[in-house]
Amino acid sequence: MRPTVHDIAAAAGVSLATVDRVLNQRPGVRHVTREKVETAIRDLGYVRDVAAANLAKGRVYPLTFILPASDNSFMHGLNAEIRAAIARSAAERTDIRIVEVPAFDPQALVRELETLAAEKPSGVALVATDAPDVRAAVDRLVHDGIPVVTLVSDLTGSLRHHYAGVDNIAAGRTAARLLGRFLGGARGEIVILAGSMLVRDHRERLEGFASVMAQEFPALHLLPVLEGRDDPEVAHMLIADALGKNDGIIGIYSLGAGNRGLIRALKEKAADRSLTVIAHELTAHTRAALLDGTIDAILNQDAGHEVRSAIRVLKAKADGLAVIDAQERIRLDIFLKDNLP
Amino acid sequence: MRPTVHDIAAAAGVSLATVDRVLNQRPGVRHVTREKVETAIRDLGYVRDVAAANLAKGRVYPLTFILPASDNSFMHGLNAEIRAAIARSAAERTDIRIVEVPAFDPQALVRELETLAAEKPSGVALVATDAPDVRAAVDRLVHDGIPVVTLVSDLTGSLRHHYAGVDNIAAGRTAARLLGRFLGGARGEIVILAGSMLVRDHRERLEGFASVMAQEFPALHLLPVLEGRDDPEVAHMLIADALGKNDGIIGIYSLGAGNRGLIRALKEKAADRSLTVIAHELTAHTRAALLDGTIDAILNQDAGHEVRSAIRVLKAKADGLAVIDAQERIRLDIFLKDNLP
DNA sequence: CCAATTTTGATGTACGTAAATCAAAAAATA
DNA sequence: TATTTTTTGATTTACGTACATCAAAATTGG
Repeated sequence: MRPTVHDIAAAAGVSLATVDRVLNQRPGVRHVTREKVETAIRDLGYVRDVAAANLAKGRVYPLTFILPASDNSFMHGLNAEIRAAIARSAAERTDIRIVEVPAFDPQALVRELETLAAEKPSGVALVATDAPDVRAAVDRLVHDGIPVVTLVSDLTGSLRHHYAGVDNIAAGRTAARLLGRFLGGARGEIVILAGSMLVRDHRERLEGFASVMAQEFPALHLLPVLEGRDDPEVAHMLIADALGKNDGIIGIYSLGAGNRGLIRALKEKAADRSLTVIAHELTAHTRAALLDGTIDAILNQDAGHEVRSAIRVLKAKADGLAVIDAQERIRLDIFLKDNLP
Repeated sequence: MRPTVHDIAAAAGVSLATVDRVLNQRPGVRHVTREKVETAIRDLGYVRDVAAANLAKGRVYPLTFILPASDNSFMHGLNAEIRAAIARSAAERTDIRIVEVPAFDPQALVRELETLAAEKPSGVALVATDAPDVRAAVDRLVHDGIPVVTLVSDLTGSLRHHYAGVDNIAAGRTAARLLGRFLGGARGEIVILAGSMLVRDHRERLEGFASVMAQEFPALHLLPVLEGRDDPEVAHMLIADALGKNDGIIGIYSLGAGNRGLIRALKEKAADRSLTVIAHELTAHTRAALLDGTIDAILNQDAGHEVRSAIRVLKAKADGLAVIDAQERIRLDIFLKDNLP
């Protein structure tokens, strides 16, 4: 049987009340007594029964998710996963709130983070826009003792406790190798379609992609990056235009959202050409395109995993507990038409 | 606030004791009264607080994992993950036991399952050997009300509650497409190295592989399957031999364990040749081979995820609770040298 | 209608922890 | 030493559920 507070009290030769004072850092314990108790805790290997403690405290974990108000499939999916987590709130003792802020707007995000600092939730998860002010606001939250995890897009250099998202440099590198190998030594031009170079995840994917391309596939020439702002209409226009005026194009890497437009352009302009296409994010549209051969591979991050992971980590940090690192690592999923879920 | 037993008692107009009798299916409740209570439960949307219930019951979940006594990296890894779960037992209220049975021996497995039926654990996870007797023994356990999940290798047609492993047909298909695309239209012969055609997961991988190859890559010719019994020595011998006497070989698919031997053979016999190689299971050996270019892609199943998933599912089934399907889906990981964890 | 039986209620204890109160003991200060 | 202050102990209630016991009520059988 694992030891209880009673066992510690007995072992340390103090009363239950004193053990409680030590465990919950309440005042009124002499230094020597506190040490006796802490020694007993260590000797017996006591770990607080979190379930019992939460029961006694009637504890709930108020968590806030801050998302950009973007109208694309990926963000919709992320939203849905958070709502699914909200549906599980009772069993998980969470009280989750979703806050939407304008996309690509650091100041709006900072304002929201400052509001949050006053509310003192048990934890905050945010899709970070990469800006110094945001970093500072996050650091302030952390200094106030509020656990923070970044979601989907990281904020390196900040004090955030954890990042629940994929390694985007690795994602870009993987895309490059897949594309390069699939093209099997052919010579030609590659179109890169991004959302915006203002968001870190897109910059990192591009960086990884370009680096492997340069090193390992010199026969493939990268055209200047197209920025589609994660918007299907813009993406359609850009891709249709590029395919129209350059028939040296043999591959496309779409590293952002808005693939609906890309797919439409491909069907219109390249039904006859044998393009190799790699895109990010598995949605109803990209899935269909993968199955019909319009897209050759999809790189994906599992939004459900990211949300569940963020919640687990925030709860653990709030309680000062350890997490299982391997469980919280968000993998880069690679889907071909054969291994779709 | 979520409703408690007290709320149900009040709503149904009965005493707490009666609610308890209904909830824990104790005798001595008239049919009409039972219905009143059940209606109140439904109306209020009551769900039992599992944490509080477990606390009151002092419940632990005795779980048994049955593994084949195979000496390969994958099984060692699986073992290690279970031991890691054992280390978390206190917090998770589990009491996990590992039982090893001789590999490829259905009768030994059946005997173990029969022993287990008497012990009445809260749940059983097993790496299934595919045989009618095993199926029958599993079905008996399930009939006795013991939750059963298959691990790594499934037992279709049995009554097992869940399968914690990858879709091996999809894995084989994926391997075929990767190999086919990487070879980019070249013509040549493909070596398939399996462990044994007696285990279902290997048969399924082969089936998926052969089917995509036949359909989509007719220029590639599959040589007769080599059975290495998941043994590095045997694998080495078989591959060295094949490469020695057939220089039409341009690709290898290793769908079982024992890749240490495969890698050694490749370094000895094919350092100069440009073979494309796809293997299963990420281990220290295959990882190194992927990084140095000996292997081109590794398909992997995350043993840690499988073990944690099996435990979650067994606990949920023991309590009659729902699981989050997406969370329990074991994905096929595809690793190139760029996205290694 | 009475007795036997079944059903229901009332109540208490337990699980491991949190949190509060009040009294007692010990230490620090005057 | 007397007094104040700090530290410690003892005890109680609570969280939501499980489980047991005994008494009271309702139902059933004869």
